[in-house]
Amino acid sequence: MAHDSIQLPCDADGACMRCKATPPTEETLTCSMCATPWHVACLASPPETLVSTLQWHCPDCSGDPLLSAAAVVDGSSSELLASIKAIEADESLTEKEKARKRQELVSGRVEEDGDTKKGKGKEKDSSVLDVLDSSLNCSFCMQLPDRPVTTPCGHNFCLKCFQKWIGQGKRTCAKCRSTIPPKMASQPRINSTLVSVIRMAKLSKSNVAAESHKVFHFMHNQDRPDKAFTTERAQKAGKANAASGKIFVTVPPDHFGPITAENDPARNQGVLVGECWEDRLECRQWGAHLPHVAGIAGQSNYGAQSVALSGGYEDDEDHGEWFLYTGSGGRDLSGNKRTNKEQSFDQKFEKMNEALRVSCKKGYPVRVVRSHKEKRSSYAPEKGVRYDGVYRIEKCWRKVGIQGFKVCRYLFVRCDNEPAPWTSDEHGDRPRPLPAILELKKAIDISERKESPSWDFDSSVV
DNA sequence: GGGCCCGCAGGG
DNA sequence: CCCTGCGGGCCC
Repeated sequence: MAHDSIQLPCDADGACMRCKATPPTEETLTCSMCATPWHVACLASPPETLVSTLQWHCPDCSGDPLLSAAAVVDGSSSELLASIKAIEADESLTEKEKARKRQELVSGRVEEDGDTKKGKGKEKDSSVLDVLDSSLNCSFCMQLPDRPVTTPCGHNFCLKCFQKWIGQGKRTCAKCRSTIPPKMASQPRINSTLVSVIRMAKLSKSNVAAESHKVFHFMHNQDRPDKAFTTERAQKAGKANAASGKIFVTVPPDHFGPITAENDPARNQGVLVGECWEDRLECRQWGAHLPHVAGIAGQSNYGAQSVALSGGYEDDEDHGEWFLYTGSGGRDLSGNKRTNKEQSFDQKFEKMNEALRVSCKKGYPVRVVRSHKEKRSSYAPEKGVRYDGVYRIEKCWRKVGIQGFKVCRYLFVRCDNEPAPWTSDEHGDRPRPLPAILELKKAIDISERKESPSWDFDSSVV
């Protein structure tokens, strides 16, 4: 039974779209994330306490907490990560051996063949996740940390849990009571090394548990021609209906982050920031952004690998080092339409939009390409498509777009170690400093209010 | 320049 | 399988 299958908010006139009544304000609840009013009586599970009412997330936005704006991410590497990468790259090892070596590395000990397990006989596989569980867990929620931050004393917390702690005025480590430096309290940085380690460890667990369980199949198109080509079926001329040519890089389609030299057998240099291609098909061949038409590459239960900026959404803003991006969907693509600029229904955090939200939550890096079609941006290439490096999604939310329907919104902030492609042109000859988070919040506040009076930024920030 | 249409690629 | 998708060429 699905008695709660249909959950609808109030419409623009304040009428509940479910019972059609127009409830007085005191009988509505406003989502703290998307600022949409909902009729309390029609909610499947209304909040029970005052506090939960104040921080209430509507059915569209709930599922998990959204992220407060914060935290520029540190891009430093570590020996541990380098070692794991070395194992990954070792062609003499099987997947199983790689998994074992990763485990040994992270656990700091060598597994013996038989039983090294601490009694209890729960599961006999001692996976690296178990080790992570005991040593790296967030001391607040006792889970592997989301968007982990690490104190100087070496303890890890979810960004959100940490900020909550700081928000309560605490300035000592919740685990060992060491002092937390003011800088970290005011601007915690996501430990991107730990993000990678946790992700690899999870991969390793799935390798051990289900060896041949390939979540995402690899495209076997290494044998295709060097350039995009026209198939028998695609009888129209040119690249309009072309199929992709060979993929030159060896990263799997679900690879996050930069494409490095070891995955570039053709040139042995990797995909460099600033690299340009003729069009999206050629861009695809170098793995920077695989979809031919779609703007987001990702999987809703996994994360997003890349996005393309092409000026397709008018509310988007491009500031180079950071930009506001709109999710996909909400458009009527029936018939033969592929791109229809008109919104005709709300976007939700599902499919590709959810993939971006996962990347936001986990702190995964997202590759960004810009297209010459991004006419309203001074950061767009003159022609073709350009790889602009790696960004992180600092925040995501929903708002009513300029066309009157809800859209998913994302704040991307550049976090690449290489200078951006535009640093030597009219934008100045040195990298622009990352804007302070407060400045960003202000900028978004202004722009989102300007476009959508119903959007209340302040109440959306936890 | 804008509308229109097409097949491909991939998620689900 | 079906549906979606910030391409791209052509026709007017």
